Amino acid sequence: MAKTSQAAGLHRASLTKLHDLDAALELMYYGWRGMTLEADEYLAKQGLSRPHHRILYVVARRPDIAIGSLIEILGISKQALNRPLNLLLERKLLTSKRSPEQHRSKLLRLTAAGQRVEQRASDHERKVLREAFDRVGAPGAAAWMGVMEAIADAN
Amino acid sequence: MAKTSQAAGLHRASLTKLHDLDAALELMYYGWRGMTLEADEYLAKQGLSRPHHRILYVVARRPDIAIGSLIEILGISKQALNRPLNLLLERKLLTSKRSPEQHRSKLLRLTAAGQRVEQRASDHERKVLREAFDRVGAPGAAAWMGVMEAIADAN
DNA sequence: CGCCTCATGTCAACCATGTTGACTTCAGAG
DNA sequence: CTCTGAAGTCAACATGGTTGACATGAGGCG
Repeated sequence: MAKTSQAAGLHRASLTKLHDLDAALELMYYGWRGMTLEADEYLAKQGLSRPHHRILYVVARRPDIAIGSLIEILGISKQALNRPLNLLLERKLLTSKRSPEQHRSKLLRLTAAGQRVEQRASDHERKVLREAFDRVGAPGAAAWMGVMEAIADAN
Repeated sequence: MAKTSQAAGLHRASLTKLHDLDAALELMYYGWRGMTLEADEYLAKQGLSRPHHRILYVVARRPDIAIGSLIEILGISKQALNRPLNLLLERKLLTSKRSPEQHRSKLLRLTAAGQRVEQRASDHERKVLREAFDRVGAPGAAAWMGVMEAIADAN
């Protein structure tokens, strides 16, 4: 047992805090990991990963989205989108069809199977959030959202 | 201008919310991006990236750490650590030396230059957090920490 | 009809970050 | 001198990105 390999857990290392915000900084890191861990495990079991989930997530919330718009939202190149997208089409988690009038673009939509996978993966993430929110109550949750909005819009 | 390429910004896409926690879920995503964006840009200018920063961050808070411990904390394989670590040593941002009595392991330490880079990169991240905390006040910040701890320890 | 444009698709080369597995080297312990 | 533990190194591979170049398919229009 050379490798410690609690692997997934990766206990929040207790490092000396050089600055008062170091704890918050590390919490952001471990928070992201904590939220996505179970979802990633579920996705891996389906032979999928984070990029696939991101596609499913967006298409679920923008049915009939065109590929170009998807590229914009995901912020990756069309070549980078290509492989995961084709996998999802092959697996019939997504369908694409030309729109009736706007024939130039293809419209993406989730199949029932795709909805199921998207929902289960996202559920894992939402479950973590829900439990955390439950622990601190509605005011705490609202405060969290306020801080995260400020951080997200920092740029 | 085929590509929209607000690149770094990647405006928080306004997606239809299918669940009440979707907003929180997306905030975690964009929060992480928001916190790390400027730091990553700074690191890129130095020819470094996130893994290098993680090494520097840990070594800064655990001077004289052995390589094996660093591997454990970072949660990656020794081969994965190898390249970024060697780059940092070549660039003289880190030093390694055998310990006086425990000659088997090498101890890592930041050089003055290494400290500078670590500090500047982390400062970018702390700045984002500080501004967000300032906007919501101490109670909001405390609530945020509480939620993040619950999320981080979900596993 | 022929041509232009736009959205999409595809191919190739490349890079960074990670993985396993196998092997070497160095240094102290016995 | 041999064993062991920490570290270093080499090779093969997977994944998720990048650019650049080029092909295809469908309207728009002169």
